[in-house]
Amino acid sequence: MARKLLSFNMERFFQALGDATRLRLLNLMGDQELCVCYFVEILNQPQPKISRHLAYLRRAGVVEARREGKWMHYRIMPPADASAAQLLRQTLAWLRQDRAMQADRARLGKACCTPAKFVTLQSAPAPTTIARTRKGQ
Amino acid sequence: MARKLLSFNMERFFQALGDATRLRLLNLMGDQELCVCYFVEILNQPQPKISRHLAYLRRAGVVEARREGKWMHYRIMPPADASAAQLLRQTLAWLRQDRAMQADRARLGKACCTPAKFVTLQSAPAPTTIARTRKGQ
DNA sequence: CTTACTTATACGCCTTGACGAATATGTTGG
DNA sequence: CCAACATATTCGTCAAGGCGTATAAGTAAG
Repeated sequence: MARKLLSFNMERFFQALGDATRLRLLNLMGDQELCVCYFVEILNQPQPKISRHLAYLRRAGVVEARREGKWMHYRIMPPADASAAQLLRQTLAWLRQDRAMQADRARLGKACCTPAKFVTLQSAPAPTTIARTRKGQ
Repeated sequence: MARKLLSFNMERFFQALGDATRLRLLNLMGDQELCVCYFVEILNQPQPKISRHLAYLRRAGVVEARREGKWMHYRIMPPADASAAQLLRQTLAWLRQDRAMQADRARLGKACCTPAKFVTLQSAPAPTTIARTRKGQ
């Protein structure tokens, strides 16, 4: 019974959002595509952990990845289902008004100009359009 | 680090939505208050399972309960946070357009008129305003 | 107080998934 | 091919949570 209850997999969709680290990742991706090394730098957490969560988000159909040489860029993939897409946008808007999330975004803005791990990030591809505005400030 | 990342507990909020049974419960409550015995009847699942999921939703701050004699009525509690409230409404709207969810609601409409477990449901308090329209049909 | 009834909780079992640590995969350059 | 680098996956461990079964707790009536 109820083997495939839902058209778009809502259950998995919400499960994907039910983790603080993944919400932080989505918040950072809100604006644009981001390279993995930025997530690691900004959230200051072990790289395997970041990768695992990104993989989870990808399996859930929330983000998609693009390879560029050694680097992997992740960005939010709006669901085909219109309601789901709106729900995701809404969630991102919600994240945007959260203090801690704003702090993450601020750190991202900074990292683009004065990376802490300079050796690491100076060679990394810059986020696509992050420096454009200062929403996270 | 990040001990209380979010003002409203978004993480738990989404976790609460990340289960098919709980989504079905919320969908049934969408309109109005409902007695536990209806959930059991409509979803055709063991009562302890229903109660456990309702308790989970309550702990997550998504629903609230009201006792009326032997019966417990559950209804959706809109979060204080405005964004969260809108997100929840949006989710319910999404559920409303799902086939399987519509079927559940249709069964609820039927149960009010011709309950299968007649002995059980005939004495149970009727849903508040379910029979008003026939959305789930 | 006892019974019947409705709902909630406890228990044991099992699956999912989060974590750190180690290692594998994939890419670029020599 | 080898080394360096960026990212992904595996492994072992552990906690959260889902389930069925049994039982407890709360209520109304006799």
